[in-house]
Amino acid sequence: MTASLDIIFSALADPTRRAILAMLLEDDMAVTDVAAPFQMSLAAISKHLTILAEASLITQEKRGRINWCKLEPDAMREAFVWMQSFGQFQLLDLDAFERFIAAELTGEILD
Amino acid sequence: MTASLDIIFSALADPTRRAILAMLLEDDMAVTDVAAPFQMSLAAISKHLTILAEASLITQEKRGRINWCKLEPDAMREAFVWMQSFGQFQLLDLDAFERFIAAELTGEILD
DNA sequence: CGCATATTCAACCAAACGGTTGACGATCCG
DNA sequence: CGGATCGTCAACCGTTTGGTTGAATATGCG
Repeated sequence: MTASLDIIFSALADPTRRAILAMLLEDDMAVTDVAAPFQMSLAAISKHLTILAEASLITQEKRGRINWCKLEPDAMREAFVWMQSFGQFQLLDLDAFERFIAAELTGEILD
Repeated sequence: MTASLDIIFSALADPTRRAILAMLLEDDMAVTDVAAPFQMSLAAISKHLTILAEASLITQEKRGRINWCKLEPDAMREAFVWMQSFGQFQLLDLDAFERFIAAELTGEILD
């Protein structure tokens, strides 16, 4: 269940949270290990993780004492898809693009 | 001059502001016309537009009484690019794709 | 000029945010 | 058992956010 764009974007709006997501790109991590590089308290990081989890950007799974944090790309994809409407970076219409290249190439070859 | 990801993402985190951006996809608009579909006051919309402008997601250009609002896709692209690091939804490498299609087509033609 | 239109400014408000500290509940381990 | 580790909860605090209203500032126009 992915969250709303409101929740996703506001979760992404904080640099600490973006840094956490980048760390989780490497591997799943325990809360304490996530917190290690930051100056702020463990409780603050725990809150950030809750916000990321509410945005479905991560999931948390408790095994023993350890609460494992795992990156969950689906929510980000949702935001990504919304953004595609804007500007020059739409996903390509591959078929159209292929026809275009084909026409271009055929022209060159026939020259 | 594009703004920081903090500013861009938090600008995108509000549904009113995302709706405004979607409207500006159609065409440039005056502040009053942007405000028309919304329940809230004109002043509130004016503030939202300021936030969008500070995020470089739009530009505003005053001509006479009218303050024209224009979508500015570069800032969104910045956020878009940041997101590419996460998950399976990277943009295509257009050059590589073109080479691929070219090779494919050339093959067909030489057959 | 004088009025209407377009937009921002300023003050205010309640709610949310991002952080702190200290206490608490689980779990592991000697 | 008892101590250490992992993590969250609760209360608190200052700042930011998203909205309001009313006044102020341009600009256009008859």
